[in-house]
Amino acid sequence: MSSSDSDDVPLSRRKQSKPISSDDDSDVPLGKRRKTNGASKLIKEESDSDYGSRRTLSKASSARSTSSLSDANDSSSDSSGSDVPLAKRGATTNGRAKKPTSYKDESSDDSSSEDEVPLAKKKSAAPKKKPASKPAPAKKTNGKVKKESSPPPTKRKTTASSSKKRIKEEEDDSSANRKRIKKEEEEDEKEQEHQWWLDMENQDDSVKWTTLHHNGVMFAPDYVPLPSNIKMKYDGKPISLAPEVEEIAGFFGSMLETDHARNPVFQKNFFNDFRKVARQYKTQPEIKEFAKCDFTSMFEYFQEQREKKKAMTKEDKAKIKAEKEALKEKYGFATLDGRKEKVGNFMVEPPGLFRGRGEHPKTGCLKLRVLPEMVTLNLSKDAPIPPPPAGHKWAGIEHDNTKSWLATWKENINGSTKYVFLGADSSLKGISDMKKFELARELKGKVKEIRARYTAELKDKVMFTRQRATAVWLIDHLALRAGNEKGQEEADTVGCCSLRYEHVTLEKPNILHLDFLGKDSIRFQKSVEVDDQVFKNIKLFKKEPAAVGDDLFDRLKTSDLNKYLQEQMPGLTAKVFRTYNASITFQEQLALLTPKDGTMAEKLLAYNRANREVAILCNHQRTVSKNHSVQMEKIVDKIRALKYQRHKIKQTMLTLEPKLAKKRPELAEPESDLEDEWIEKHEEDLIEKDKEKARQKFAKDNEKRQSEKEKPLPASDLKDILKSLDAKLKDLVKERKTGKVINADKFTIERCDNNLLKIDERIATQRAAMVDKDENKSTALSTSKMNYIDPRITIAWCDKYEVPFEKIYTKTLRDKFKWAAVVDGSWEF
DNA sequence: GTCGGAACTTAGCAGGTTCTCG
DNA sequence: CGAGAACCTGCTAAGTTCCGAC
Repeated sequence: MSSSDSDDVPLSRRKQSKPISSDDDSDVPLGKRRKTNGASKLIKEESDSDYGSRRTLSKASSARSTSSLSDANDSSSDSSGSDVPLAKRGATTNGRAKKPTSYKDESSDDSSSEDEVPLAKKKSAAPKKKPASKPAPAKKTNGKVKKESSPPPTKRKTTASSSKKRIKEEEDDSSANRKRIKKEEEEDEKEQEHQWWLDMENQDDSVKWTTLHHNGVMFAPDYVPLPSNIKMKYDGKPISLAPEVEEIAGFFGSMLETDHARNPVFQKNFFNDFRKVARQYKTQPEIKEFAKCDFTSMFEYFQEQREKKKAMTKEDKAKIKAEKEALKEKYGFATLDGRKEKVGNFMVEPPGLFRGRGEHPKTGCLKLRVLPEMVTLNLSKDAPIPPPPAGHKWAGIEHDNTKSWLATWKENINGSTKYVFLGADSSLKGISDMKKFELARELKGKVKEIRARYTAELKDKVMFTRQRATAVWLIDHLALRAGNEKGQEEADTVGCCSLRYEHVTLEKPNILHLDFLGKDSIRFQKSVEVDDQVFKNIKLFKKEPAAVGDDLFDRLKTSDLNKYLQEQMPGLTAKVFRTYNASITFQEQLALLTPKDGTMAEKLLAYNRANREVAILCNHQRTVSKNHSVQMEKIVDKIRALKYQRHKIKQTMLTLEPKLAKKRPELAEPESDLEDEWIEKHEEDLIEKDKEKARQKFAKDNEKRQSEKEKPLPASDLKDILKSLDAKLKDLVKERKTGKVINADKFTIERCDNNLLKIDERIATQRAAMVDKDENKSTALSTSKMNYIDPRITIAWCDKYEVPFEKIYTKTLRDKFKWAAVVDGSWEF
């Protein structure tokens, strides 16, 4: 860790580059929300049963909000409460760190960490090394890549550390290694791909391309009727269906065991559409009642097919894969301004049943097959028009270079437009991604002013202005979405501007309880301490309409809000606050949580925690896996087992040296969370497991002997072992009663102490894993990682702490974020 | 200004693949 | 070395924002 010489204290780092944006302190007022404080990190969880109780307490998603409330209560002042979750963490600090010993000294031994990276992944790390052949200039300037300022001349930085790495690698010239490097370089050459991010000055927003070529889209395969013995039943009898009808029945049949298929609205919508089609084809007998339909044989058939697919031979699987590859080769790429770029989703959406989320009124409706006649293509005039499937025509051809879509069609359920775009790793997506983050960074510079203005306006005489200010306050502090109006035919979800009376409640001094369904019908349930004036305002807004169903901000629309924001900064809209707050929170948390001289695992843990803060801020949730509680229970049991071991060790020590009880009272203390009943059962289990093991070993040994034509072991061998285990169990029972360990003299105090240490460590590890797991059960980190956190923060951090970013970003994300790889450890959001 | 539609970003889920642990 | 957890990717639904027609 001697290499840490270059590392400054994370926090101080921020100050250093101040001059660039003079008021970059502007985020301080909010900063309080993120203060987190290292203190919470140190809290040790005492009881492991704690999990159990919390779980019962927190049934819904209330765990978070509960803690948020209590946080808010005892934190002295205006912390805005979004710091909610921070208190909970603790215990985890270094638990996990122990596991992967291989990272231990990443600075001196990169070959080991490098080797962990599969070849394919290396590619993106390679370019880093290349420029090292040039004299590495002091490029540490500060990697600000401002729109106007011209970007650094070289592709990638060379930090001291990475050149060190390189040298080391070159010394090691095993041929395999050389070959590998060569391969990397070849791929690199191939990838001399126009690094648009080095040339962002003269970007004209409106024009997306000069030439655009592609092969059109792929259509869903034609329907293949089921074998004739597979039929849905109606009213108890198998019924023959025209393929067109059967297909729809199959859509439902294949998802029989899902929540969708159990949802009455889904059933109703499906059945309506199904019946309509069945009637067209004059199905006999006429299908009239959903309750009389029986799809089980279809369902079973699909299940079977699934099994078969899984059990396919390697060759068959490879074949299928190759076929897929071929199609991808054809449709999966477009040529934009002469450069090959990936297409995102080149396959038009296949027919099926619409899986609307939440209480979507149209969920279950039949999504029709898209035909070429419905699809319009967009490409340049010089591009050959891809031939539509035989016997078909395209709906139209456009040559609009202000649009980035390659194909579009209208979907029949909601009448919305669907598109085929380029992939996330394409230049077009990359450019807009980078612009998004640059805009958020621009907000960083102006946010102080903006906050000052809306804070003042919280007291404005004009109700509209007041509503607007309050809304912006919420958006800024709670990372709410704008909240457009929604139609009757959609799920009832809201964002900031569409919040209604019933979504907010107020509690005495200044606590705001929010509870509503947001995007994707994900519940937003938080309780936060708010600005006094915000509290007053909401009270006021609630008084006026005073009825469930009324808008909280009855005079405010998202367009008003965005217009207001635009006035203060061009391009500023509500969603920019989400990006800004997510990224800045991440950067701050990361600086706070990263242990300077930690192990790789500790650093990664810090990263994930910072990531989790952001996910919580943005309310990114996922459904708790069905067996989460089972898994938790397992860990609790594991810990108990460890505690039992600890208990036995202590008992041994006291048996060896009873006097120790006075000198070291902790040895005599009973383990928490270990009840006699449990111990009894556990001991029985242990012995039973040993017996089972013995039996298996015996059987295996004999098998081996037989194959080697030796005499089998006598059955009495096994019996003896089993008997001795029975005896051991009896001993344990005795020990339980007397508190004395029978064979204690096989140990020494020293050995016991050693073992104690090890057990303690393992318990700590397990506890940490448990906390981590529980905190993560319903939080999805991926969305914020992919959409909200400026990748340059990550890259800079990786550089600074010598973490290979393969450990953080998957291949897909690395490709998506390749534009960000120009920064070094000094870069700041 | 209001409305609806187009275009693009953000989102969770399902299912496949890889990793990990017993 | 096999089961189950974790992770990853693809899919497509559900948002936001902008813009143009009335």
